[in-house]
Order: sequence, then C-alpha cells, then structure tokens
Amino acid sequence: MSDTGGHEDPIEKIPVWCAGEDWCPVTTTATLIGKKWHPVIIHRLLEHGPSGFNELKEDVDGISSKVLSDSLEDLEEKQIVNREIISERPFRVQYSLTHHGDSLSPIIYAMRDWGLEHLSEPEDQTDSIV
Amino acid sequence: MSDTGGHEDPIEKIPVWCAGEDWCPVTTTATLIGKKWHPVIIHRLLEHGPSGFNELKEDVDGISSKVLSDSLEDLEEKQIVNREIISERPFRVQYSLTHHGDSLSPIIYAMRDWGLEHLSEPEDQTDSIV
DNA sequence: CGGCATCCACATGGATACTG
DNA sequence: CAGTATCCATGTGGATGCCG
Repeated sequence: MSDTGGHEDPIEKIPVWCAGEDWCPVTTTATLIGKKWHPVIIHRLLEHGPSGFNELKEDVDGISSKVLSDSLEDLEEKQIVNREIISERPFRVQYSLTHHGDSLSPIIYAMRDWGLEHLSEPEDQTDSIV
Repeated sequence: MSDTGGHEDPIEKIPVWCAGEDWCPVTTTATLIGKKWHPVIIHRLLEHGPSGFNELKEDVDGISSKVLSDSLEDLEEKQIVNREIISERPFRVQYSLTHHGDSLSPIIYAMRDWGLEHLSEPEDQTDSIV
C-alpha cells in the first residue's frame, strides 16, 4: 500500500483455476472491477481527481455509506485506490487512484464510450440534476 | 430478438436514477456485462465465433449448466447474444454475438490487455522484488 | 466528517439430478 | 445435445443507527 512514490507492488495474480486459458485475464480483470460501483468510483476519481469520502458519496448518487466503504476497502486491497489521511482534526481522508488504478482508464472509458453510443436516453426523464 | 440482419433494435435505456450523470453510461454498461461470466462468454464468442451450448461449457472451464444457461438468457435479453436453433434432430443450438455484442469487443479486449499487462502468473516466482 | 455495526432482502452462483 | 429443476451457500447491497 501507500505507493504514492510511483513504484508499485505486484498486483493480483492470475487465479490458478483459469491460468493458461486465454480468457483468464478477461475474467480476472472483470473480477477486479466488476462490482456494481467499482467502475463508477474509478470514473469519479479519473474525472474529479482525489476526493474525500463524502465527496464521492455525493457524486455517486444513491450509494450508501456501507457500500461505498466496502467498495473503497476492496479497491484499496486491490491496489487500485489509495487512501490517505490528510488531516486529523478535522478528520479528512483523501482517496486517489494508484498507478494501477489510473491504468484502468482505457477500460472505464471504453465502457463509457460504449454506453454513450449504444444506450438511449430514457424518455420519461424530467431533468432533475444538473 | 433474433436480429441477425444488419439493423438492430434500440438496446437498453439509460436508467432514470442516474440519467444526466456523466458516470451513468459507465455503470449502465458495467451492469450489462458485469456479471461474473459475461465477459468470458463474450470473449469466447469473439475468439471462437458461433458456438453451441456445450462448446461454451467446455471452453469456459468450471461453469455449470445452470449458470451458463442463465448467463446466456440474460445476454440474449440484452441483445448481446443471439440464439439460433440450427438443427431439430439432433437438437443443436448456436450462440453468436449480435452487432451490439460485437461492438463490445473494445471493452473486452481492454480488459484482456490490462490483465495481460498487470496480472502476474500464479506459478511465477519473480513476483516479490520490491 | 468519515466511517463502522447490525440486520435484512435479494441476487448470484454452485452442486446435483433429471428431461426432451 | 441442450438445457431445467431444486436446493443451498454465499455475496451484495440497502436501511438505519451510532461513534470518534
């Protein structure tokens, strides 16, 4: 952890049960970021830069504290997100992407681009959030 | 369904609860392919072309009939996979990617490339050099 | 502010067995 | 061959409340 220095530790290994299969990197990567809110969190950090807990919570409308906390913990374990305490009083934390996390941007943006191209807007949308 | 032709129906809509947010396409796309085996199935179909049920089951080592069946049904509903009965006796089915499914290839390959670049092999011993 | 504790509902996936 | 039908364990997320 705490690799703000620029050098990164080895990340998750290929699981043994699919090693050798050419789809193994696919499913392993999907497992890393495949939880419901992980891509969104990564996208927020890509777009907005380092953020505090409640900043993320506000950004990602509808996510609960527990789920955000769990997700961030999971992302931190996977060395995708870095957690840094930037102030003790008042207590402030800053989440940012590690080098590994940042390298996921092609996937995240590929998802976004696909969505923009292939998903249609809801018709009954009354614009509520700007 | 069953548009093997050159023109596709509108696919899933942007959900109302996140419409307007710039991360909304991200999470919506993630929801489409974010199940455990979806990326692998899509990858198999991209690499191997149209396949039968048991072909996929053999390819994707460890997946059970039920999960594969559920996944394919889900992918079919989402117009990512096309199911075609190619023979009644003996009963044979062929699964293939729709245009929408095929258009997901940048995401799938982005996942694979990331995995190839950032994941280490399980039996590789040159991992803990810090 | 930035969480964690708890409880609960539901979704997901695995194992096994069986069918047209 | 191409699935279904169960049953069950676990995962995941939501709601609420509390704490340092």
